[in-house]
Amino acid sequence: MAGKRKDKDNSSSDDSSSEDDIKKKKLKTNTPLIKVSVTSNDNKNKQLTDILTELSVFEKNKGQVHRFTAYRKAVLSIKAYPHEIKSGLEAQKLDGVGAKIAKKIDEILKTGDLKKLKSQNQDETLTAINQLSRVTGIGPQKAKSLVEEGIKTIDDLKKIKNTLTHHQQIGLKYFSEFEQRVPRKEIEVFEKLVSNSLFSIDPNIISQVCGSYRRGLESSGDIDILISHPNFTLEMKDKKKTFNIIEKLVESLKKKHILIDDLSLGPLKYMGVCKLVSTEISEQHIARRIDFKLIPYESYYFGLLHNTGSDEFNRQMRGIALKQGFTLSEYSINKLSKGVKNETPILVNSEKEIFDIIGMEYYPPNKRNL
DNA sequence: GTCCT
DNA sequence: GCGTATGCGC
DNA sequence: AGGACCGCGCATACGC
Repeated sequence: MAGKRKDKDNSSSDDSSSEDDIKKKKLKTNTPLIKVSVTSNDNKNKQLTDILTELSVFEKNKGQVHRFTAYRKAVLSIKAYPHEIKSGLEAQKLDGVGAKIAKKIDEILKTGDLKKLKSQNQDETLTAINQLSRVTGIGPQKAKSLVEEGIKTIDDLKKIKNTLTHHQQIGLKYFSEFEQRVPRKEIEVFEKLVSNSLFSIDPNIISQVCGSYRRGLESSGDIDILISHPNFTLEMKDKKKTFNIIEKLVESLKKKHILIDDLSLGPLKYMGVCKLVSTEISEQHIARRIDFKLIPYESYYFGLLHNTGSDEFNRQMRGIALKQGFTLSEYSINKLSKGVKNETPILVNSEKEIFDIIGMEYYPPNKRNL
């Protein structure tokens, strides 16, 4: 019930002791890639992380994205911390936990609750905004203006459906379905259907389901598929209109009744809605969110790496790249000479080569669940 | 809100 | 009508 | 004290 998407799992990290020098040696989320594979030790501080997560949602819907990510970072750190937190001071040693959150933690530990959260929960405007923002296509701005017009619930939205954008209408139509996670088994079926369509369009097309599915998790928030072709290169990108793989794919899948609605459709990115056709009366499927991205061939493995995540893994890997004198992005890796990035692109033919370049041990996707 | 400079 | 800004999602 | 915190594709709103 947190945000609209994203899946997260836990990991663990080191710990140090001394209570005083909080300032200097935080538990750097830089080091943990050394021992990363622990995938789910149970969170001993669920009460804390639940409350902080609620606060993060309020911040996001107030339009404070950076505060949102700050809270989220703190939550990740705490989830990775293998002990029961007994004081704010103890928590403040974790990366992303500063004085303000430490203070909140003390209050939670002492009273079992947080006044700030309580008052926000009693604020009708804020809770209404949170509610409306659960519809995809409705963000903080739209939610705010709706509430100002007196639209406060999902039911209210249905009454004024015609004034919503197409994206928002689809979000409303599948409101509850989009909050359900997609079982791995189901994604496997979509994967086959999509590959078949792609192969019949052009056998040289390559594709891969990314996200938490690729990391091996048993369920995902949505389905995220990367597509490329040896002839679709960076210099071709300008002529992208003529390279209409996505258009053809969407057309093909609609013919098979796999795609049932669109959110957006361009030459490089598609966002839409898919559903398995139920052949047996026994099994009824529900609508799922699916995205396709067409990536230039030279960028394919960078795109794969980036879109496989997790977000936290990416953050840490980019950090390591930086230490080795490279900037790593979704599209490329570049050597930086005296702080400036050298524009000559480095070509790779696998994800592993990217790890090699920055002198990092290879992490297969299922070890990237940070 | 937290970290870095 | 057309170029640009903004909201949104990821 | 003050800025960075990813930035880009698509749909729509806005301004001329």
